[in-house]
Amino acid sequence: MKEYYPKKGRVILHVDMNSFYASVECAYNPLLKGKPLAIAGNVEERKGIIVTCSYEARKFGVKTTMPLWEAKKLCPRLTIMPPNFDRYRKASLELFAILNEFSPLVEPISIDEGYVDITDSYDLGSPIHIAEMIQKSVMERLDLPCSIGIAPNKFLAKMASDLKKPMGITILRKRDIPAILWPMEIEEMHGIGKKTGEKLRAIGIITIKDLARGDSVQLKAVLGINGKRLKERANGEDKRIVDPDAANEFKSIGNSTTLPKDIANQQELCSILDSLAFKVATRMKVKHVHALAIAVTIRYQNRKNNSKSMKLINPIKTQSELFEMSKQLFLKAWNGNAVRLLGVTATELVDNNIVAKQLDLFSYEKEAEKEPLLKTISALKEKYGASIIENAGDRSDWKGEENIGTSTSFNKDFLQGKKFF
DNA sequence: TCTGGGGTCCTAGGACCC
DNA sequence: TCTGGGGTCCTAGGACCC
Repeated sequence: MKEYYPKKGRVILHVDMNSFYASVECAYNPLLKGKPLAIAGNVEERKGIIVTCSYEARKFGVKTTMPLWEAKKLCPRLTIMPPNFDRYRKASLELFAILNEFSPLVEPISIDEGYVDITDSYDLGSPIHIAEMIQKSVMERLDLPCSIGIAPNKFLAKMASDLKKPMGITILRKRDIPAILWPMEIEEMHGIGKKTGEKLRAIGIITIKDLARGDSVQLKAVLGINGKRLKERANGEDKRIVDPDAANEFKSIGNSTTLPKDIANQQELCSILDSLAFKVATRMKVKHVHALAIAVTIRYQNRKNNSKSMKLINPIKTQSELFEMSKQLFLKAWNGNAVRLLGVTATELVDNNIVAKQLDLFSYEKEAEKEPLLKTISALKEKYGASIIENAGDRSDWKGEENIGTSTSFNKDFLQGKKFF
């Protein structure tokens, strides 16, 4: 077993739940098992698209994002259920708890997939044995199917888990790349969608092998930095680590809604903004964050998104603050036409603790108006540690009000909550 | 019949600074 | 007369993923 683990290499699993929402519903109500089942939004409110569907439904050609009427046409006996997110969140938490039994290095990627670095879990058995135990545990304890990819890095593990569904376990070693990965068409590669696929085809790159052998200069010209990265991936290179903390470092919280019908009335639109602000504020409260920037998204009848965003001088968190700011942005961005979708997103999120300390800094700066600045700075350093202040020496020209309350005086790591909390 | 909602990351142009 | 060369920050929008 030992020789399975070259000292330098890692062993990464990608665990991918099979048609997750539909499977959770089947686990909850076993009478649904074996039937073509789809989870979809409300067709009366124009939200009738397929979110997920069971494998039985897929046999009829039903696919994710397909409009409901089209799915019904393909499969008249399709059972349709609205999404039940609380149920899915609960199942997700249980899934990741199981994964954590096999390694502390678990990185959730979304509600239904994640990476597990099992390099140091060799006392539990071989990688394939561990994958089998995970698959079995998830099935026995949650009644949910999953597919698992085993590989030396994240990209290959992700590609591997896609190769056998449902309930597959697939090993993808570096040496398997030419035989397994390279014959595939580029659109099947994770990270390549419709647009990138078209651009690559336009320069004669059809398969993953073509990409792996592609001309770096040409790829850079067509795709920018992404071209370099995709070529590396096509060659099986990916240095990203499995980071258990990544899921906690969220960068934005937003809510959007497609309106039941297009609306051009300003008051109605503002009241929808207010309800979106409420949703965002509620989620921000749970996550203990303030926002230092905000964005509003408007989609018109042509389905093109328009957005307007701004940085804020003071961090905000309440529904009324979010509403006021998003209303301002909306009124600047809105062209008066009927609106199909509205969205409010809070970005540049800052932990509440840090906001409290910024307010503290504010009071110190007030002191600085009376006392020599360097004395104030040294008092701050004593309180929070030297590294929270950047360029303190350059700040001797501070004159008070203008810079007070801005975040630029803080170390970036401090702002992101690293090292200090 | 007509295409959701939650995100992340990247790019490009303009403002501004030295 | 005919205008540098960095660099960073901000904003808008696009591509992609689940």
